Amino acid sequence: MQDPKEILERILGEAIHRVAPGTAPVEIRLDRPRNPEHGDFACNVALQLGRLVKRNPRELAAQLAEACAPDLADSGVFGPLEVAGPGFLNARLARSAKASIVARVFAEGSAFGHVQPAARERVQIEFVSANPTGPLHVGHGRQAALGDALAALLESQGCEVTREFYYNDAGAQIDKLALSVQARARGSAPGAPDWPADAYNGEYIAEIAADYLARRTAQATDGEPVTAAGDANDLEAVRRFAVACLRHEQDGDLASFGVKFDVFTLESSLYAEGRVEATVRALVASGRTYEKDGALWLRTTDYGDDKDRVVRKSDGGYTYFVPDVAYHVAKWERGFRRVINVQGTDHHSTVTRVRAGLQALDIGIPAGYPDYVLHSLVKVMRGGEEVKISKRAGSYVTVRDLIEWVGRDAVRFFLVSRRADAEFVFDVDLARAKNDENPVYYVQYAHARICSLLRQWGGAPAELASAGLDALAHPRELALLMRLAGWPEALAAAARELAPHAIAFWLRELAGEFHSYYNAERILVEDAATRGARLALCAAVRQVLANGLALLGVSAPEEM
RNA sequence: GCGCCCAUAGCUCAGCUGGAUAGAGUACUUGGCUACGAACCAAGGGGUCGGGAGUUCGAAUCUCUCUGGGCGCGCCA
Repeated sequence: MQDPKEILERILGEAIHRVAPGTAPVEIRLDRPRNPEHGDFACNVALQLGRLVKRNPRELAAQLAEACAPDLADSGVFGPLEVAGPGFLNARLARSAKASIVARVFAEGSAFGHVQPAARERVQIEFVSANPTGPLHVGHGRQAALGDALAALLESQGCEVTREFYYNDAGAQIDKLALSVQARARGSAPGAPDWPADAYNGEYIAEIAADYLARRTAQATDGEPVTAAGDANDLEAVRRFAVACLRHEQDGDLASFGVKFDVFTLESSLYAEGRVEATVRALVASGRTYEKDGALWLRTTDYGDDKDRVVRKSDGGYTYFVPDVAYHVAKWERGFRRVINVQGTDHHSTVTRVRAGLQALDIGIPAGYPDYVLHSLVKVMRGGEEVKISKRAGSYVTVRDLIEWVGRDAVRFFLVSRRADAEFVFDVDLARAKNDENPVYYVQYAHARICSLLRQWGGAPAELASAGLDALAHPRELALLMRLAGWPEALAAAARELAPHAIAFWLRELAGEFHSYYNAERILVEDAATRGARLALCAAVRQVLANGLALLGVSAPEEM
């Protein structure tokens, strides 16, 4: 059966054509009104059109309602349009049409809400991308939850997504890491006279140093095993071992968080493959560079940057900006026409810079490439005080801490439940002390409750698929049906806006409507027809809850 | 100083391609388990949508301005 919304859009479009011919096309938007008195769909097109043709919106709405009447009657799914307020047109869907969503949910199952376009767009999402200089902290956790959910959202819309992690393993931060481990291996410690000035002070540095001296072996998921040389004077060996250890640690954190990457790219590989050199040569060849103060500069101001950027420092080394550009050229050459980088807002200045570098190369990359989703950093409260996230001090809340305290599901749901660009406060004590306050349990509980109902009923799912649904008539039941019908739309909107938090809120609303219904009406009643219809509705709700939780990387427990 | 972002209930946050009476959670008050899971539900109080101006039939939403926060402004990454 055709989507009722599309039917209504078509009928309205044709009516506008007859009532106000020759006017500029007006977008027909059908909203789902919050107030049930306003029907199942509301349209403000008469208000928009009224302004264009300088006519009274209410009169126009009345004419449109009349013009639509025969077609709506023929459709068999809509009652006549009602004119309300300043000129809204409200439509009511027939009960049988509402109930048809249940069959669709059963038929499509875990794919309900998903889109299968003819051509699958390839999208690369880069996220987390932590330096291998320490464990993942809560900010990385937000990025992991956000990036993974974003990837799942785009997959639901038919994109072929590559999840990618970029390691900055070649810069000054790594040198600092190596020096820190070396100092520990030589028996120094923070505060000692021979301790390096801005070393990493965390206790994990000492553990790595001990493992290094003990000649242990470390291995990252996609890396070669690195066996420690045990010689504290061999800085290069210390560096390789420390990086392997920390990558291994981060891999473990990500695994326990349920996030999997398809590709790991190492900054050092961009140098090894000559991509950094090639990028510099191409920039020079573009004629957009100049020498000043012994350094090589790029005129990024030609592309909207507020100052030109150094490409090659006077000491001969490159700034981080060069491998960044080289990396994005590689993404482009790998065939990704759409790339989304998930980063903290503290990196927002790199947006203009990287794009400027890509433009300067003049190799056909569009000006808005790549896309960015910037998220604000997480403020962690504990004991009524803010915990400063400081690698230098070596003490901060890690992803692993959070998972231990409140569980993986709660951490993922919570971290993805906020708009990316809004800063938010993670209250550790609250999450830790009373974990049933977390909204994730509310949604999961709805799922578990329905599973329990189905267990007690004991019938086969196939019986529900063929159950008659005429018994569904309560306002709560009809509201639930409409809610389910809105899932594909909600999913598409969240994907379009790159806004996974919308899914978390939507799921909460669905769960809320279900809990209300459950408390108001008995499901397992004597009458077989009523029982079947209600169980079918509940089973459809369960399916959609499961689909939504899966997108967020949160489990849908059958009991809890 | 310049640039980007943010400001909505006591607290944490939705709502922002302009729409009908601004919503949740939490906290607080009150009620509901001798029927399917009380990790739940029902009811109540709680708001100058940071201030001001503008655009319009209509502004939390768009524009300008002010205030208050965050982040960035390096030949660091």
